[in-house]
Amino acid sequence: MFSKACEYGIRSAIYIAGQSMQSRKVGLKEVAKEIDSPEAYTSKILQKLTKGNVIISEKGPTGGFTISNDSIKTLNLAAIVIAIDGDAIFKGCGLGLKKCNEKKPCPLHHKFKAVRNDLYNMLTATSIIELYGKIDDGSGFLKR
Amino acid sequence: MFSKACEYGIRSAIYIAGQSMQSRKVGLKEVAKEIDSPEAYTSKILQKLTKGNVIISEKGPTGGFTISNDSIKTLNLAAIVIAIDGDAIFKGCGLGLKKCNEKKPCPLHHKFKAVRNDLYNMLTATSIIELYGKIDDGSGFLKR
DNA sequence: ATAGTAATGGACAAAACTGTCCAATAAGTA
DNA sequence: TACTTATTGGACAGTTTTGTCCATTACTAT
Repeated sequence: MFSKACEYGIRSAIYIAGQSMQSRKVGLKEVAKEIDSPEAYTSKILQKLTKGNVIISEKGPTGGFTISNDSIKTLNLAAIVIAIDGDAIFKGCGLGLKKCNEKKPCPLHHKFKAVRNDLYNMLTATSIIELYGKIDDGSGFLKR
Repeated sequence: MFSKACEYGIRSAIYIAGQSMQSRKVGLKEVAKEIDSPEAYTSKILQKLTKGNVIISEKGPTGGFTISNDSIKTLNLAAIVIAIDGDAIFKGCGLGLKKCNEKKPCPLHHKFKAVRNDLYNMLTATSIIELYGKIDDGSGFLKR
């Protein structure tokens, strides 16, 4: 469903959010370790999240990644998916037809649109805080 | 959402089904032309559909691809997706965690499962005949 | 039987995605 | 200023997906 990069990205964001809520800045190594992902590749993904204004990065000693107090309250999964994979998953035709649209639809168009909208609504309605809550209370995990 | 191969596969199946309902056998070239797909690559995909018992292939002159009268009535999208992409899209964890399951879920598990089930139900409930019907009555298309 | 036709299967090539390495950059501290 | 630390960015390698080419196989018709 999501790309590997996007999966790592979501898991990273959840972890960083959890630490940010405790006012902790986290480094690349720590993130990669905590979500069990390849370090250098994770670095590229965090760069994307930084450029997409999902997370904040600071260089140098005492540097690391955080999520601002402002955005952490409203940050949801859709924003993260879009920052990494773009919005193709929410917009593209189910059968890969470029000319498919509401007026001239492919035969699967309306049914596909319905589940795609379900997916979009679910991602929009799912906050990072909510997801971190499940890690925090032990009813969810981020590794392996 | 689906792989390119799967998109071509679904479009091929819809076209072949339509022709089979009119007792017409269709060749690779015709399929590729009608759904606007690369011929040689489409060949590989039709081989997969053949091995997955979705379509029937016959060699030699007068050969080509068909769907049997029996299976055409019950054939749905889920069977085609599984024949080409496998069932990973219906089973995998949304965050890519191998150890994620009902008892030890990732934080997105239950919500993700819901939309994945919606997708599965939609694909199971969507017959190839229904899709071809939209081509036939002009309310849908398969090219570009 | 033979020639012609159409799918098959294997090898190969291009592109995208995933992953690694390292020098450069930016920032903090002494 | 010099040194250390951590992210950044560029080049590169491996793998998967997508796409191509061609000889072989199976079949039909003459």
